[in-house]
Amino acid sequence: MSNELVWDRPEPPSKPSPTPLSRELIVQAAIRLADEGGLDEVSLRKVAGALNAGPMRLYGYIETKDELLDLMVDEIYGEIALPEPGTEWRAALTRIAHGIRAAARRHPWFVDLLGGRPHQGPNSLKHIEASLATLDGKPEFPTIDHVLGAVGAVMAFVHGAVRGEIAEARAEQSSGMTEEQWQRASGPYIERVLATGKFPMLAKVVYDADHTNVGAMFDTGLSYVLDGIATRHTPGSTPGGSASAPSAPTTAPAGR
Amino acid sequence: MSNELVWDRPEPPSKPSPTPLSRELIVQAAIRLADEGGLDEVSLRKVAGALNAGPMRLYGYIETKDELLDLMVDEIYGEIALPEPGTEWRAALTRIAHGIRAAARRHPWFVDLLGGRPHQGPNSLKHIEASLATLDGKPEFPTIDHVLGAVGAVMAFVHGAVRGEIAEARAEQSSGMTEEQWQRASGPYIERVLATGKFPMLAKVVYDADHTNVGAMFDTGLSYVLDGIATRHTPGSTPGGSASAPSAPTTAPAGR
DNA sequence: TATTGGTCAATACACTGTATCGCAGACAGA
DNA sequence: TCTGTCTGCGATACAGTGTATTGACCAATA
Repeated sequence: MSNELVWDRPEPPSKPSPTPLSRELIVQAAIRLADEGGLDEVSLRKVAGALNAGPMRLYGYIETKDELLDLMVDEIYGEIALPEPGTEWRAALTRIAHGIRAAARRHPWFVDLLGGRPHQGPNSLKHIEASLATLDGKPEFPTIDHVLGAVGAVMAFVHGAVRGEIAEARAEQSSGMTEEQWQRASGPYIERVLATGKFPMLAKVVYDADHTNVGAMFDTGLSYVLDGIATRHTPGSTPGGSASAPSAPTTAPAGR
Repeated sequence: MSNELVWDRPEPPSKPSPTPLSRELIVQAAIRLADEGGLDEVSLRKVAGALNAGPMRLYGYIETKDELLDLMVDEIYGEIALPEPGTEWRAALTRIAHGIRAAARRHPWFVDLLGGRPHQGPNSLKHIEASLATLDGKPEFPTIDHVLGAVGAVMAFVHGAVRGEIAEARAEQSSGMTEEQWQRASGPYIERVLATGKFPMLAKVVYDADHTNVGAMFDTGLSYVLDGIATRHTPGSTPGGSASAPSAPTTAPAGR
């Protein structure tokens, strides 16, 4: 509503106060709390408490709690290494994807905020810029729309995959020991459901599938996306089965 | 912690109470509130109020608020039409993807819950089962791991894409009129940032890219994923550039 | 020296999810 | 019909949340 973002406002000068404070310190304290106990542990009172300050003190540096969350997200984006310019595009996008995944594993709360609202902090912008620059100038991606479509697809996959992976890991370890299958984790309910025989595919997944290397699944999915982009934009290749142009896209109604 | 899920427990018999209540009624009231005002509007007090009941009344049908959210998610999964068995797999997956997207547009709060925790309700399970069955028996997907990899990739993309799309739409309309570009929406901040010239790709995206049809972007991304799956599993095709097997996957450390 | 302006802690408010408690009414047995 | 017990529900209560307001202090300015 107020069109001013956090990054618009200067920090207040650090007066000689009981403990000198800064946006950076606040964000770091918040991140530490979130790393230890999840996003629930990030309350303004607790963050302030970790800095030996009253809750209201933070409002000198932050206008709302959501701003703090935005700052946290941006800080994490800053941690993600970007590929050097000139890297081949598949390798570059792969590197970025792995960077996001690694960051999410270090800071599981990251996925709760990822994609929840647009990220407009400086590090986020740098990140997006670098991702887009990855495809700039390549003959396979003549227009900005081609670039955006490809990068957008990769990012959508990465966000979804990482979110799902973290969610599953969290659910597993929240329900007791880290069993190697979520059947054990979610208790007899799933077993009973599977015993009805109405979910043969799910049963196969639970009992027969290989649950050991989630990382490999991530890489497989990423390869799918990258392959799809490559074959689509490699001149002379007409890939895909019958439904290359999806039938009856749900786009027409309520388009916006 | 308590290994009993909602779907484990029977509903209490509907006694002749002030207003007869049921899990179904509660969930529907909650969904109505969420549709109108977002997830913030779903508090136990408000849901109960919408049913002319005290907040504590709900605890006869629900053990915790998270359970209510799970029930809401499962209800939406129930709304999503599934392809008839026998549909060609690309068409089937496309149909499911569009179904999820359409549901998310009807119920924007759906994306806030999507993938946040494993969905184990009956409708969710039916949904996953059907998605997996889509690829069952096809020679291109000999093992359950092939099936799971492909379906997982599609779902990851769909979740990420839909989430991003809804988030952007929400951000746009929350900051005043629905401008056609988010530059206007997020105010002068972005313009000033772009004016620095340090983000040429972003500037191109904002000023030159086609922001009118998000549906087309979704379909494009989806095609990428499907194409990737198809070419990967079409015997005799060795697609992709140099980084077909991603280098130095970040999987090795902290594997779990 | 008097005044002003800004920083910060304390208080307060509306709201959240949920534990506890006591009541009212339904039903079982005598 | 009377009496117990049992159950479902409302009221109350509690700890916690984000944030608006207030008032005190303290530095710099007039």
